[in-house]
Amino acid sequence: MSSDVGNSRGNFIQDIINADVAAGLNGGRVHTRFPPEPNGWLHIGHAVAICLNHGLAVANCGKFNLRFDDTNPLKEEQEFVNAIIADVKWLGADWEDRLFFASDYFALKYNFAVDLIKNGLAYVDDLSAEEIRDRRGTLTEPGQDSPFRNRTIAENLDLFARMKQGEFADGTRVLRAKIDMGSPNINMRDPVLYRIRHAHHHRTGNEWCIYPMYDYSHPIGDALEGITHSICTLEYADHRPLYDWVVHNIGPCSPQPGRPKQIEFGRVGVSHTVMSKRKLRRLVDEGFVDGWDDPRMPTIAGMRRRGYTPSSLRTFADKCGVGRKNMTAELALLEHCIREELNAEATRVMAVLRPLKLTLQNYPADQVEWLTIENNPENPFAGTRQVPFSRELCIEQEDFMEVPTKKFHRLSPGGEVRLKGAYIIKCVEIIKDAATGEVSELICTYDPETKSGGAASSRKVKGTSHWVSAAHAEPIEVRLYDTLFGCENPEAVILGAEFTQNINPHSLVTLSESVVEPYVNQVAPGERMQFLRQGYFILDPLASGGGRRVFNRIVGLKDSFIKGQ
RNA sequence: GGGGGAUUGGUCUAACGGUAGGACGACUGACUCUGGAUCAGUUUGUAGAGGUUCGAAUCCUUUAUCCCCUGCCA
Repeated sequence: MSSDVGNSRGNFIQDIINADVAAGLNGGRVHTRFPPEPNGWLHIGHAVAICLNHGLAVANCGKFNLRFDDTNPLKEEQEFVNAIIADVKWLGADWEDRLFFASDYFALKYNFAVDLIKNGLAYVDDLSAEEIRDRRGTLTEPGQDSPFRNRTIAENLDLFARMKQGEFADGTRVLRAKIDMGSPNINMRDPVLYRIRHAHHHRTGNEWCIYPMYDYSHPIGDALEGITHSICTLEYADHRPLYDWVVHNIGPCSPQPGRPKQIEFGRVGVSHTVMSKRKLRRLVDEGFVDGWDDPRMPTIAGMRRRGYTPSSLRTFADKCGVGRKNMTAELALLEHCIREELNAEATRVMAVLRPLKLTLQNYPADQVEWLTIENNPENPFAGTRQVPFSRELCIEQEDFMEVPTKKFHRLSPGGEVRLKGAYIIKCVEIIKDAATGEVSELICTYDPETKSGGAASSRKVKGTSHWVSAAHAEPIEVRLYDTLFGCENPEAVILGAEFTQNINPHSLVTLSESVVEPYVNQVAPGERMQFLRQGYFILDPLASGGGRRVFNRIVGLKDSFIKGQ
């Protein structure tokens, strides 16, 4: 994975790693992990976290694990496990043979909990959830000890074993850490370690009816796997003392030397979209998009379908950097990353999205020339291709203006334009639809002396238009995607308003009359290319098939003409 | 007088007591058989106030603002 992340400077986590390695901590090892809960789809923010963790491991000759945090059987499903595995793999973060589940360690975690009890560090509490809440205190007031806090070790051991045996109903008892109900940090006020849940787990089935809580489970998973740097988001900073408490009190438990440490970083968001699972779910459930992998969604699956490459996402993650504050990157940065990559690699193809018929009066009716056009001016090694040219052509409707504005460089009555890779033409007549009055066809003449690459081809005209030979035009469907939301921060709404009110009604424009040169016949599903002057497109493998070809616009080209209007 | 975190141009990020730099965006111009790309240039910043120091984005004090925390969620 390409990455600046691992450079010895420029990122506070790498600084910490450098210091740890220099101090000989963990035997000099670096081992990170990505710990998703399989209860939803991954989004661009997760992608950044994956790249961070994996990039740090690679940059420091370390290892990277994928571990599912599946400690809550009520919310987690195998379907999400599969989707997340596919996403992480696609991104290029390689966990090799280290795919783990928090549930892999349920038995070990149980044994550690028994040890905690034996050491007087945990107790079974009979209080209800509500009673526990009432005694937890508030942000400004300390909590009160539970009346069950000082049970004997023997009684705790017995009760905890019976919790495991399934003797008690959900919610009737929990195992709590015995720390400090007076702590100013609420997480340290005797946090719940285990709760009773008679529920089916996607991996352990009905083997367990007690399940560990995140704060207890996560540090143990890290310790067992020999994780050295447990990177998580900012909101867990308050949990770090508890993380350290668990790691300290279970003692070293990995065959490898060292103990994990938690490091928090600011999550990354992107402008013009929403990121919370709840909001993304609403977009799907309420039909604003076609599903979790809709190309307008900021999910990894959506972006993959949209046409983003894994490397463009990795570049984006690198350019975002890492800090200790939550940030929102501009969508423009993301778009820059994919444009930069595709500009260097994508084959240029001529597609006419909204066709306007154009006839060359003085061009032989039965003649077809196969013109040679470069595949990518950025890359001479990309070679050339043959494109058919004939009397009847299609050009872009927007490349003709009956009454041209001052800065318009393309066809207008009596005006000239260069047809890309072909001839300079002149518009001599406009044919309008009798009913609508709209321009339906242009009659032009071509100048045979101006053939591209020819001896007299050096004459200059103001503009160049792309085109497709009508007789050779291949029909395609084009989906022009724009931002799902019209504003930078869709969540910023006045009180009582919904973020969905900021949805951009034009986020998807479908064109079914578009045409493209015959090159399309050799394009494989999933292949990306540039439609000259329009943007970068991908042949959508999911939407295409059965003779139907659907192209998604990944991102448009920058256009200083539109901006100047 | 609860705890934790943060504050560098429009956005992100670097500078670790020694010239505030980079990226993206924006704007100019050049060039162009893609109004793309490329090239050249311009623009905007250390939240405020004190202090320490020869010298402060950096250390200290203080103010302000923003984010997170009272799940048997993660």
